[in-house]
Amino acid sequence: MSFADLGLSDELLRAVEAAGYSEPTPIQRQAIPSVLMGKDLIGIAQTGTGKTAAFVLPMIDILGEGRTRALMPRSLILEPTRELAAQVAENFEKYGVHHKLSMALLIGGVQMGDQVKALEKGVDVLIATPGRLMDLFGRGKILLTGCSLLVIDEADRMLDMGFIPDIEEICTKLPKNRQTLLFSATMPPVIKKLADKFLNDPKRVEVARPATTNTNIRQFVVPVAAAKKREALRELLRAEDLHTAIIFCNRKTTVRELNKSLQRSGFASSEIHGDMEQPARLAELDRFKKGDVNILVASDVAARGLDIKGVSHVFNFDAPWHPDDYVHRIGRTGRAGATGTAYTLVTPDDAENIAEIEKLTGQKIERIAAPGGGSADAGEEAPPRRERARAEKPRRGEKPERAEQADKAERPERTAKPERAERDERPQREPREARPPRSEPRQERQPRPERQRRHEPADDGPDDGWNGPMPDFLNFSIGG
DNA sequence: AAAAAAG
Repeated sequence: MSFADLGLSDELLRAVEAAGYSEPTPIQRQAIPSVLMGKDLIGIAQTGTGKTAAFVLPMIDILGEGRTRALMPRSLILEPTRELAAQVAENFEKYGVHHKLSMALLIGGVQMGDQVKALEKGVDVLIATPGRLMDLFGRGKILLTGCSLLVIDEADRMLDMGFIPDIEEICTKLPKNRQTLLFSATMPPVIKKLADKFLNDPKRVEVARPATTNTNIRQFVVPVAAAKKREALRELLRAEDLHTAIIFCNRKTTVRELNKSLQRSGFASSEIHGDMEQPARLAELDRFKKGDVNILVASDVAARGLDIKGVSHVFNFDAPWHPDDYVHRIGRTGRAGATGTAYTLVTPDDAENIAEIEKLTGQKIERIAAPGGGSADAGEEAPPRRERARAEKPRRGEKPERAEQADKAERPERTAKPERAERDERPQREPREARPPRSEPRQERQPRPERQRRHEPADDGPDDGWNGPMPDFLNFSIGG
């Protein structure tokens, strides 16, 4: 089965081929023909599944049919975050190179001027976050009566963010007679109701939730004392064959501090979170995508939907509070058939969160020791890490492993530093390890982890989530 | 408890 079998135009097929895709994903196979026929659609899927192209491709052909310059926008795509909206816009540009379609990206955090200008010229596609769209609508800058095609993307996240009333209001401003596509990773009752209300006899397309069934992602939990988190993370970053990594933190302040700390330790990292100016957010993301840095420290603004090629690792510096977020975070790796690795640092306080995650995914996540010995649950005597990593024994009252372990068992032993036969096969960029910031002169060709490590205690700010009195065994590393 | 989205 190829893209040509789906009924797309030749121009579009050329663009798809130029983008390097030859075979449609399951959701694309199922969705594209029915969207082209003008049917409503409910797609249960996340972005890693090729969901975006599943609506962008047929939309381009539908809009390309009636090629009069639109005075009113003819279609609207709603996205929960600005980054996602920008990403969809990029997709339109990539696949629409042979079509003369115009679009406007309506997101907050940037000047309205250009957006208004684009609207005045007339556009075929609006790609918007709800806030800015409503704002512009309120100012009388947009007429939505010509929007006969609506896409509601990431509906469950819209729900999380409290956008459903906005979505409902926006829907009432669109013509009744229209085609509506709704995508969501999950189908909570509210979303179901929304679909019943605004969709007409939709085709339902469902693909497996990536993180719950995606065996491409090797997942590990690393028990660590709260005060040792940064150290453990650095050890992991050095021990792993890192291509690019996203490190998630629960708080924006943690994102900032951790990024600074990593940079001081010589890692090529940058950060993204919602307190940054929008242009900076996009710029940092771009630097990461282009490979100027290979580590991105992020808040949950980057947890969902972002599609960045070749992310080899996800680290949860903080265990996410909400189990859904875990699924989304680790879904940034192991995309499009690639393999990925996800490590979650877990302090004794986080034990409950991990239990929630395991309940949600129905998978037991393997515990391993932090490579540098900065590991271990407080108070518990830890066996030497080699053995501990090898020992497959369930810990902390876990239930015995289940049948699905069989397929994992084929993999090489899982330690924090997997001895990977495929290491040499890794193509493209050479793994970028800890390296000095560009502006500084390089002292040495070879990284010297041991030496760096000795300097690090000074790098560590007072945070580390440790506010109480220091146990004696830690005092050496805190300023004295 | 946090983050996100309109300023």
